[in-house]
Amino acid sequence: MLSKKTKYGLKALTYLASLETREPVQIAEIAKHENISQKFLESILLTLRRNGFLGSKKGKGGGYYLIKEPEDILMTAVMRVLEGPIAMVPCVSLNFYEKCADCPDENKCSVNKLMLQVRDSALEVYRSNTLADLIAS
Amino acid sequence: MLSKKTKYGLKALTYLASLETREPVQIAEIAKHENISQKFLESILLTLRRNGFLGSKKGKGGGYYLIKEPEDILMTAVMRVLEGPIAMVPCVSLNFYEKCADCPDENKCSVNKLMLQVRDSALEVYRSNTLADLIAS
DNA sequence: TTAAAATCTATAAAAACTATAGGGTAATAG
DNA sequence: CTATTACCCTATAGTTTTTATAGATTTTAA
Repeated sequence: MLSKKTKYGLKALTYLASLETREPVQIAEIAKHENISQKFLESILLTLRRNGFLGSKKGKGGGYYLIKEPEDILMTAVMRVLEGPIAMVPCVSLNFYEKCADCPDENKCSVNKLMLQVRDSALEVYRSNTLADLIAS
Repeated sequence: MLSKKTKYGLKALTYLASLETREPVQIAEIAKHENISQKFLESILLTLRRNGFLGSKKGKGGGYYLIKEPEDILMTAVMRVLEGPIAMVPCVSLNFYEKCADCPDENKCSVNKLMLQVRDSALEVYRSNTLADLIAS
């Protein structure tokens, strides 16, 4: 299951990208427009800022804004930041690899074999979608 | 993340499929061979039986055994029983569809658009893999 | 027929994760 | 200086996952 964190984060990014302007947009406005719990969204936007997707401005007239062009924001990057590993199992993860404690040999593991394919196919999708691709009605 | 339930279930099925015989195999043997908590495995095997993948025999000489040929067991079916929906979001699920409460229009939803592609690519993988495909070393 | 070997059932507890809320701090514009 | 708004920390309720406990039931073999 996709976490709401990821879902909300994607929606927020899409909303910001859909706007003409790149002026700061208040959390409250995003939350209201996308039906998101404002406090929760707050923490999501923060991690998006910390990971180089958004800029922010404090005080009156402050808010969040896209720091890159939508065409340059790949879903692989967004997903890794919001949802974590793309692989469903650590032993097939590119960026978060970890050996399974119980599995003596990955090359003979059926789970490994299947999840490797799933990872590759998901990666293919995420790699071929930018934020811009998700906006077009 | 793939749940351990699914992981263990897959390993158990693979182990049974890898054996020459289709005689009953005790839970204890499967658990030991695959490094799985026996009691947990017990409940997993039970749901696999209830869903038509395994047969069982009680009493001395009892155990679990494959009820179909490995070539006839599709990963789509296994995953749906063990892991649940293949889609990461209910609004793109074929078998477990549900409308998002917050989303006014699915056709304009960026999450929907992305997750639809992810579902399709995962489905493609699961459809083209049978239990037999996961055994071959 | 009895005892042993298994599966079956139910429950619950521990752990981990998810989603949300509250309240205070810091920066900024006017 | 004051209002506004992002930032940051903490807590908590709820859910899901995983494992453990305890026993009931069925089957087989001797």
